[in-house]
Amino acid sequence: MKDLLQKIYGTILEEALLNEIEQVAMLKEFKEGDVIIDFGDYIKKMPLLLSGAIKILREDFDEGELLLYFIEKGDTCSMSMACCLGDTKSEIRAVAETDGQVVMIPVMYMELWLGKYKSWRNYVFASYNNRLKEMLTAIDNLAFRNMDKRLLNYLLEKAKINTTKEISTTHQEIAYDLNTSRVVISRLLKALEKEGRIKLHRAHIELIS
Amino acid sequence: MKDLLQKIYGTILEEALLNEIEQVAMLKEFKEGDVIIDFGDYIKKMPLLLSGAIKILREDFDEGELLLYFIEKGDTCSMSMACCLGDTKSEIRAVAETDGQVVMIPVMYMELWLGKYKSWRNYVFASYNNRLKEMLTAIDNLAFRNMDKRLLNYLLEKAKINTTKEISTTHQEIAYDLNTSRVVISRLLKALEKEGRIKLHRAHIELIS
DNA sequence: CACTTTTTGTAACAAATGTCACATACCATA
DNA sequence: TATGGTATGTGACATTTGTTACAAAAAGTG
Repeated sequence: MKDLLQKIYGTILEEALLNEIEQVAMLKEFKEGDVIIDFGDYIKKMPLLLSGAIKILREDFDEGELLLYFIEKGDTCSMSMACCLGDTKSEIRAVAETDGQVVMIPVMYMELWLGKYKSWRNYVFASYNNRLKEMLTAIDNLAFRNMDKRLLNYLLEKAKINTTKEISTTHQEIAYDLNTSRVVISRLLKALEKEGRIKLHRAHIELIS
Repeated sequence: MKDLLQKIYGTILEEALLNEIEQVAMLKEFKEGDVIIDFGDYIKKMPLLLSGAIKILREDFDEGELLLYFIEKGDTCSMSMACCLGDTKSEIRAVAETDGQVVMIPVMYMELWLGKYKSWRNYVFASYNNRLKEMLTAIDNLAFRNMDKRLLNYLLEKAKINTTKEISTTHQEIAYDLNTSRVVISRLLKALEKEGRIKLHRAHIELIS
């Protein structure tokens, strides 16, 4: 664990802090599809992502769902921090997009370190800021773009996260993430294919760049 | 200024900090309609709202606009903090909803105090969390509700902020805030009136509760 | 291979929102 | 009170998105 921490966080967090982290943190492995945090969970630990990717979803009371953003190695989930510090239930769901590893840090340390380490403060604020920005991007997409643009963005994001041009997912999955219906997605994907931007296969979409 | 600060922030910030604030902060008055922060501005001061209300808008490149949320006395604008700390341009526009007053705190103090005062840290984090929550609410509205619901929420919010059931605004203004067209708003308002939820007058809407 | 399940394609239609055109009402003020 | 600007009302129609229903293709399984 030390090695990974060092490699990913070595440049932004000071040595002494890394040692503390190593002492109190718990390593947790996850597999693609695992629900890491669910809507309504109480969060008592703050996650630092070491490897893999996680998607963050917002859920509506009557079964709607919407992808907010992805987080990658070196990121943390600000929404979790928010819950930790505010001692409230989780407002989001976190689902593993790929296999990966996180270290979990008990809240009391994360608070303690805020006073103790400037690098920690900087990291925490930087994370908040990243998340705010991604929320703004999500809002931009919802407010200003039609579904076809949103779909294309989604595919590009997903390709980036998985570092591949081959996206393995079904139309239904996409529809869940974008909070629309499968038929709509099939229709728009077909249009994108006709434009020559993608190639469709069963449970698998190929991006053409 | 000391009195107002004491009254609004006295319960959450410690005495010593209030004194420091008084020393370095600048009081700024604003009038309804004033653009307090504009898209692309560099922010070098953090605003603490003493009185009045401010609306925070997101803007799209090709002229679209969307109301994100309102802030009231005792609030600060996390988006501004984000800009301060990240030293980036403003991603939002802040427009005075009513007359009011803010104190502006130079960034260097706000950073200094993060290490020095626990109450300041708590306040700053609480603000971030509030803003994240309001962004989530904005996303919920966009993703899960139709325009009629959004419009009704908007009217209720606006009434709450101005502590009145008489809303002074034009259909066009509402259309800007909700990023739609005036015709759509007129149509939906007329429907709300037929349902007996509101009464329409020229440049003025009356909520019936 | 026969059968089932999952995934995709597509038509037909409904509902929500956007757009254009123009009429009418209200207000200010010369 | 005549006039011009601003605000609202409304019909007609386009576009986008949502819904239902059903067929066909692909993959999995005994």
